[in-house]
Amino acid sequence: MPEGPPRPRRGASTIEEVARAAGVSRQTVSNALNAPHRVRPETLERVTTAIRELGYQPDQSARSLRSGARRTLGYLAPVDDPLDPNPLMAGFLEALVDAAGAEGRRVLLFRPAPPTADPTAAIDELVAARQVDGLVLADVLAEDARIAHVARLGVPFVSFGRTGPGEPQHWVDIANDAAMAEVVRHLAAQGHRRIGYLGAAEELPWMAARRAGFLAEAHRLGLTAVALPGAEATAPSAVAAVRALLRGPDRPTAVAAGSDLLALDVYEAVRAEGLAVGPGGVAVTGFHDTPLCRHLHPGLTSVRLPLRAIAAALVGRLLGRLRGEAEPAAGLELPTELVVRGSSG
Amino acid sequence: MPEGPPRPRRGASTIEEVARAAGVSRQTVSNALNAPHRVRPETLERVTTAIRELGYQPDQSARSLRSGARRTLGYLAPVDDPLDPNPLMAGFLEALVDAAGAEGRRVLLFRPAPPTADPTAAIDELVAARQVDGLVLADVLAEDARIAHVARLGVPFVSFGRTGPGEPQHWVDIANDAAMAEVVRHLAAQGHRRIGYLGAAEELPWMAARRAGFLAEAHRLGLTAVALPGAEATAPSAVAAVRALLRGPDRPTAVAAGSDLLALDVYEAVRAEGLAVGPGGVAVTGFHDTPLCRHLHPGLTSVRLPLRAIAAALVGRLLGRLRGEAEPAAGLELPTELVVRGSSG
DNA sequence: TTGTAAGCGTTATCAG
DNA sequence: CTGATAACGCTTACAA
Repeated sequence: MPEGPPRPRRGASTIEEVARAAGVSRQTVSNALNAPHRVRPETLERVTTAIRELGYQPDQSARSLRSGARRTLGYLAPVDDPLDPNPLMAGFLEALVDAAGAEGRRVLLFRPAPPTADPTAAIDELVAARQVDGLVLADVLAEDARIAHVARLGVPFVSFGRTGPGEPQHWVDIANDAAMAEVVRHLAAQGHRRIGYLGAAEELPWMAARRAGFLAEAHRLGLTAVALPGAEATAPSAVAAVRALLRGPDRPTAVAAGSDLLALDVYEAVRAEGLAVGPGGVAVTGFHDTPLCRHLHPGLTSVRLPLRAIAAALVGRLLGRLRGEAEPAAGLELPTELVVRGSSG
Repeated sequence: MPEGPPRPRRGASTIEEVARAAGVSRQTVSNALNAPHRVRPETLERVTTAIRELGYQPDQSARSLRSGARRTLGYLAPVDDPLDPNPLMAGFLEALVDAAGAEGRRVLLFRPAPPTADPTAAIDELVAARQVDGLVLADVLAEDARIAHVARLGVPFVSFGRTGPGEPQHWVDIANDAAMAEVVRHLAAQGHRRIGYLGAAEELPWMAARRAGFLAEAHRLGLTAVALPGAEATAPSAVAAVRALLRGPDRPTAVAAGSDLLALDVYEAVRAEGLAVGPGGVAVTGFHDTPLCRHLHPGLTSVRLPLRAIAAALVGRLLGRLRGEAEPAAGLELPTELVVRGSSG
């Protein structure tokens, strides 16, 4: 009679059944799973076969209860502005799940409960219920209540986005300033001497860093640089601001944007002024390398984030902390990649 | 006497401590939590106070082990084409986590392990390890191996996206065809008699439904309608196809797109032909209502998906199944909302 | 190397 | 309405 594939039954099998099938004790099965080197190869083989045939997987709840390890990492989803969702969330989450999975960990998603939307309460709940071994935070702000809270609680955590100088340095981040500096060098190499920058939400640390990186590198190269919106600006629409810049005395021949969506505003402004986007007219660059870049004409030069490397580094550092390894004194800054397309080259 | 494992108790209190503090037995604390009506009000009050003061939350692993309920739903993240990620994932996930949280459930994210990327293996693992009570699937294809697999396994599941006629009807979906029909009616109401449609990836059921809805409603209203890319097309670029359409004999005065990104291609084509986007030139509509719509000029008319309602319906149906309620014989189709902006009105 | 015993924190059963 | 006792399935300590 031909055996079918090992069908995982709903009434899943237990360690006891595996032990019986292999003719050993429960302990030996447990050892075969958690400390294979302590089991005689011959026995190990027999146990492994039984495990495969029964489609056995240890019950994670029982394992967690006994061992204390949840083998699960919590990801606190940022509370987005629904009008301007984080353009990276989907890609970052996929990378995070893969990175965690590669280390045998799962990812539990959680969010502050809507009424209060208090992230610290959400963290407390998850931690008190002992559902995760550690936390991954993202979109860290300047004075971030979440960081202060988890640090005070003593919950193992890492963050995508740097923490303040007085706080634990369990972070991984991209070099936002260096990324924009690379954009500036790229534009300078194309012969641009007068360049503009369009930012937004400058209270966000990563946005502030992009602007600063732009201005610093432009200054270093002796370029004429104007960054919008200026601190004095009374919040005009982005397109209007760029148009005014393009009509001004020192009309830039290139405009870098703090995000791909902002770059779209630049495209609109350039065209509204009767100019063309591209090296021959006004060069434009974005940030994030979203699919948008490939649907624009010309294609939008943009800064790609190493999401898989970021996720792997975060998971690696978090697991290191859980294993009690020495804590790195500093955060980790990862390089970005400039993807040049028709809009600037 | 065997010692317990080295358990990093982050000051997490147990039911025992609460019982001592309240001067009752463990069982009474458990009852106060799970069946308050069985506890005398006066006692309940005392227990509740102790719980609050100690910040007690039941250990979810212990609770799961004992009760069998994981209070966790698994979400199988679609394996996106990184070049064209699901534009809804971030928003849908947020809605799903909120909906689950409102019912006291958490969401565990998982993905097929990269080497094989076999979703059925990933499902087997999660189910065998008893980490979730049920599954939420998304982006259901015509002959979807995941649906067949979970149905055969008997794992409780629901899907965002309809399943085939021979399969269980545990789905919630939007009315893709009705959504496009509404777009067509909107365009007809603006006086357009010749309209075009730009689709892509027509092997995806939702994309096929949008095209079909477009053609059916246009026919019903007696409009002249052309849908791109045609079945005979040798896959020209979307922009080139639309440009050809705009140069053709029956030049459409409006073009609907199957997604916001495709609408961007339409914008480019319209402008490349020296025409203007908008009611005066060529009207354009998109699908998904991404942030992109508000960054385009004119703003892009688009179809908004009721993500919160979808998520709530999915969670509601899944929990209903878990409670053993009678299964609805049919899936649930939810209406979309047409958001009209400058591109078409 | 393997088997025995204990107990992780909780809830279900059933006695008072 | 409350409290003792027994599991849930697993891993650790220790004895064989």
